Order: sequence, then structure tokens, then C-alpha cells
Amino acid sequence: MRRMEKQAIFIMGPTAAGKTALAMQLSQQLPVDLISVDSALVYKGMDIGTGKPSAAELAQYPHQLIDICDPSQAYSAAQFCTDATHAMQQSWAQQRIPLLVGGTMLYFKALQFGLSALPTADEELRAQLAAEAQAQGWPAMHAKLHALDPQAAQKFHPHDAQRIQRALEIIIISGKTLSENFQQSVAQTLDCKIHSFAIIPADRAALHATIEKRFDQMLAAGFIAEVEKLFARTDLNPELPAIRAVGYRQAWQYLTQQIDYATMREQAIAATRQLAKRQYTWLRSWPDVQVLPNADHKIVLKALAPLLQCARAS
RNA sequence: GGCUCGGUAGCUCAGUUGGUAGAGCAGAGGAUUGAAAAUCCUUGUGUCGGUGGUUCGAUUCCGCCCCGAGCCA
Repeated sequence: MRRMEKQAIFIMGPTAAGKTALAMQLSQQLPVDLISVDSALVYKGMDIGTGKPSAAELAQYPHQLIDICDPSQAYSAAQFCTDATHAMQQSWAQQRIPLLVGGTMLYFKALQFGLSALPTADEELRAQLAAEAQAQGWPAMHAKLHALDPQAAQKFHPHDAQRIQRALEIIIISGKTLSENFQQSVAQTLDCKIHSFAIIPADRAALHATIEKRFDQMLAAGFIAEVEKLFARTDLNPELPAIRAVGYRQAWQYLTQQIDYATMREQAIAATRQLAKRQYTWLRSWPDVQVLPNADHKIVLKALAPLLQCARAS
């Protein structure tokens, strides 16, 4: 009996395309361990609005990396890489196959192609930079970046606050330019055979209809009450990554009476459509991926047949 | 029935002292290295309600008609 080659299955796709259902179905027929690749599902107490599998589903089909972070904390792509790698190793140790399913494409990219070793986020420094930007505007911060690292400044638009802030953070903490950082720590690709699948619905209008229907179902299921609970904690604010999530951001504005109910609904649905669009953009240029027109598990099983046999033989 | 105000991009509206029009939102495309469900970039031809008239030329002025809101009967 030869040792099984290390491999993994990736199931990617835009929001509301049916990834979760597909993954659960596959787990009935393949020796896989489910690992969530989703920047919103990591948060505890955010269930309805994130479309998290139900408690019953999670009991029957356990997922790694769901409910591992408090909404007051910021999770990150780097943290995801650490956690996901760990979960995959556990899976391989038990002669099983990790199945990574989700819609956070940066996490997939970071996992598959690696990240350079860079300084971690520094809340104090970020607050300081944000205060500076508040006074001078981001184009001025961009000019400052240009003085420190012209090459990096060229890569970012003067309005791209988030990337300018991050670049300044890296340069200040490390004392080196971005390209020096990248050169000194080249990202390492994941050392295993990856079978990538992307659900890419051809009918965008139909996906939009599904998105709208799904949000109304969330509302009917008590989404606003869920956000009220987070709101009532008083230690959360709309700057937090968790509260910036699609739907939660708009519900928060509704609870603070910045927008009315109808506007909240409309903007939450639009934000979901925009999320799906960005996911399409990632997926269209994704390397070595098998595109699925829908969440049909039979196509995936067929594509994975050789892998299945290998798993049975071992 | 009479009067008034509206009818311009998918939506909300601006505008043209007559030379066929532009914002926001939505939509589309793209970027993406510790916030990524984030952040940012690019992208606007539409019988200017219909129909006659005046005019070299009408979405703009005039008449009539249709639709909506309001007021008066």
C-alpha cells in the first residue's frame, strides 16, 4: 500500500452559487475534511447574514475555520493561511483529503501561492496614520509614501487609503521598502496537488435573483435581530471588519437610523451583487481551474474519480 | 369638468436664454501580499411622454392628446 500523495480539493465560487451544499454533498461520498475559506464565517454570532451552515448541518458536516473569531477582532489572510495549513496537515495525517470551500478569493490565493513574511498589522500605528490622513487627506499620505518608496507609491492610486496605509505600515515597521520586503521573502506556493473547481453561473441575472431572494429569507429568519444583538454589545463599531461585512454594514446603518428599512434592504442586496462581481473577476483568471456551470456534484465526482480510486486503495 | 405642477439613462433628478444632454445610485469590466463580504480604478446614445405647428434647426417655444400628483368644482 503506497502512501497517498498529498492533495487537496478547492471549491470556489461567487456568493449564493451553492458552494456549501455542494461541499456537504461531496463529503458524503469522498473521504474529505471540510475547511471553510470565508472571511465572514470565521466570526461568532454572525450566522444568518453570512449564510453560515446551520448548527444541524455543521454537526453533520463539521467545517474547520467557522466560528473561530470574535467580531471585535480582525481576522486576516495571513491568519487564515496558518489556520488552514494546520487543518490540512491534520487531515493528511489521518489519510484524508482536505476540501477547502468558500468565496474569499484572497484567502485561496494566499493559501495556494503564499504570502511574503511581512510585519503584522499594528493597530496603534494604523490609528496614527489614519489620524494623519484625516488631517491631510490620502493623496498627501500617498505623496509621503512616494518619498519613502516611489516604486510602491506607483502601484497604488492616491485614493486607495487601505493599501497606502498598509504600505506605510510595512515600511515604518520593517525599515525597508515594499520591494525589498518582497525580494527578501518570496511567497512559497502550497506543496500539494490541488484540484480546483469554480462554480461560475453563466446567467448573472439568475444569480442576482437568487441573491435578492436569499437576503429576504435572511430578513425573515431574523437577520435584524441578529445584528441588534451585536449592536447591543456596545464594544463593536462599523469600522470593524466584521461589521463591514455585506448586509451587516447596512443593517448597522439602519439600526443607527442613517437609512430606512427599504434602503437598507436595497443597499445590502446591491452590495451582495457587487461582491459576486468581484468574485467573478478573481475566478475568470484563476489558473488550472475546472469551471462548473452550476453546483452539480456529479461533474466534480467524475473529475475526481482517479483521486477517489487512490483513496479507496489506500 | 377647470386650474396648477410634473413626465429627461434601469432608479432619483439636473440642464439646454432653441444648435439632439449630465450627475449620483444601480449595472458592466479590471486591480487585488496580515481589513478582502475590504479597498481602489475604468465605464453614461437616452424615440429628453405622444403628436401637430413655428423655425434653417425643437428635448427646449406654441396647440392638442396621454399619464401621474395636488387644488377647485
